Amino acid sequence: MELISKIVSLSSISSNATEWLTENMESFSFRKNEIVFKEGSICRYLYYINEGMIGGYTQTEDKKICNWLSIENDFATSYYSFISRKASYETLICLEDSQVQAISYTKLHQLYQLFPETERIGRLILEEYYSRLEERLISIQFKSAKERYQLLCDQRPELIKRAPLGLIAGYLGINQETLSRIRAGQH
Amino acid sequence: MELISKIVSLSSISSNATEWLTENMESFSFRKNEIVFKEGSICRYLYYINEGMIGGYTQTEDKKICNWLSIENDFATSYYSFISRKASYETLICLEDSQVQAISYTKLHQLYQLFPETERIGRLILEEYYSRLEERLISIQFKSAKERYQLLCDQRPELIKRAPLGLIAGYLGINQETLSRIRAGQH
DNA sequence: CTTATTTTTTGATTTAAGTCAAAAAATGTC
DNA sequence: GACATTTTTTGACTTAAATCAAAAAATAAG
Repeated sequence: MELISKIVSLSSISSNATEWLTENMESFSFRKNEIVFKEGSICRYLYYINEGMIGGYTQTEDKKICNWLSIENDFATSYYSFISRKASYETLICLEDSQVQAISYTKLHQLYQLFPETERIGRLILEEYYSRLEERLISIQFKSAKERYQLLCDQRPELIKRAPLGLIAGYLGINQETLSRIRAGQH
Repeated sequence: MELISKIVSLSSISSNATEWLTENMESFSFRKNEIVFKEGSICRYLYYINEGMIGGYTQTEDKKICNWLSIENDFATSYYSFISRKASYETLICLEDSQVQAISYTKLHQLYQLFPETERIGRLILEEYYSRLEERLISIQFKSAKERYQLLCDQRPELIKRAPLGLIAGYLGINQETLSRIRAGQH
């Protein structure tokens, strides 16, 4: 799905707004393992994945820990950084060859200014992501590693099929040996 | 601080909008231990605490686990439920005698319709809460119980002073015996 | 002030998940 | 296909935090 269709599905906007958005968004292609955005600076783009998979990870002393994974028809950005205009602690990487659309922070805010009805879009997208984040926090606080894995299998089976084990483990907040054991049914 | 001042500090809105909001918001007083909202139904109010403290907790088989704590000058609601219009899994309770202002979901959306510039407010409030939630998730995934406690002491010292240990423990995702030991310096 | 209730602390023990290390399997490259 | 690299699995062991149980301290109520 295209970004425009996604937006229209959230809230109807004027054709002028649609047109302006079409002219002001960008399209990118990334190869597998390409870095989309590197931690340390402010993440200035909101990406929308048309095809492929993108993940966000944090680099600790000794390893990379995956914070989130998104596939086609989903947004991807370092939300915290994009919103707060603070340096991001996470890197965005392509996990498959990907086609993405992107709108910069500046352009998005121009859109809000020019077409006030689009302000709603920003809120609706964020509401969706807030809900997901809260579900995840609750899951990590109250459920065991095995339960969290099973929940993810139910909710996002496509992700389980396509993402490597190490990244899924990071996303679930467990280490990869533990996830491997869960899969083997040892827990 | 009053809700209106908080809103104006986020984004300027027309005096008509301010007036409408003043007429359409409500004020409540709650005694300590009073239930503000009970889990199971949709949370229809966004509260703003003028004075006091409110917490959200989840009831599991055997105990109550605190999900969040808010004091004066902060919003309080079951965000997930308020946003998604789904039944809430959490109960809101007053932890001190409190003065709150509140706006219903319906009124808030009327506000958005009548004064499109206010749509921005909804987004900005949510952005703030999204950032906090993400920080918390990261903290719970990557930091030890002790580190999380110390972080909370730094970030929200007032909360540490006023909230009972059991609730702070829940908020941090650890159990109260463990928090008591952390405080005693046994870890 | 005295008693009841709630909250916090301390102790002993268990356990889920992490760590370290290495083998096995899968994938990529020439 | 053969070799190198990455990913996944398995094993032995450790550990942070949970659980269970009870005492101590603090707070509320009569």
